[in-house]
Amino acid sequence: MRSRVYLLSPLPPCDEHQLFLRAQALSGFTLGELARRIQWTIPANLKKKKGWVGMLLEFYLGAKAGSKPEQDFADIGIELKTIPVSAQGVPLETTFVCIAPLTGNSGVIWDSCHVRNKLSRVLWVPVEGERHIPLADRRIGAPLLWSPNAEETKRLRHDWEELMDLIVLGKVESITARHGEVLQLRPKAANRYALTEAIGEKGQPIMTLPRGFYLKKAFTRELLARYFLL
DNA sequence: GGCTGATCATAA
DNA sequence: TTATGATCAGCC
Repeated sequence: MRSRVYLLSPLPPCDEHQLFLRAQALSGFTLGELARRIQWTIPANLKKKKGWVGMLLEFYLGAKAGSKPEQDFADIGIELKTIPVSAQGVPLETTFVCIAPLTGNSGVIWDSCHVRNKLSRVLWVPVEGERHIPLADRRIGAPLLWSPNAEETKRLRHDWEELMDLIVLGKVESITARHGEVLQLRPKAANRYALTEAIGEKGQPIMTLPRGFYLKKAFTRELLARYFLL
């Protein structure tokens, strides 16, 4: 008889080191191996299970499941990000950071914003993401604990302030993903009908697609490369 | 082929 | 509806 113990997620890690050790212990395993061990069904692809890899890693690392706007490991101040990479370790997708607040932004500053909070400390877990590799065969890579350095912080802050200014000024619908050097604003919605309130060009309330902040690939590529070349 | 804009599943 | 987890896929 199988013990149900193996189906339980571990307790949240006590500290950063313990979390990192857990992540290191997963590196080299395939998603199939990890999924089978906890009796998770492996989808044929991610088309209808886009968050599946992230959820699997959350389970193994003891992240609290939940949809609160805070870090995955709030107690120890760390955000978990799985990132799909090529065989060369190059990111294949942008990285979602958080929902962008489109109203009630008077007085919001960088020092207390969600973007800064989420990115203050990130555990990056690279996972093979090329679509020609069956999901079950994709391997977990070596994890990386990262905090933005002075240069990265400066760039993030600059983009954030520019984007937030446009949002406050009622220009959210004129923002494209081309704005921002390292941080971009793009739709983050269930579908085209899921609208949220924002500020229009004349300061009036409008309904528009929810937006999210994303890290551009060049930014994550550089931070991963910087680490793995050290 | 890469990127931007669109979309999928699920919980509360 | 808003938040979490993100990747899809058509257009340039």
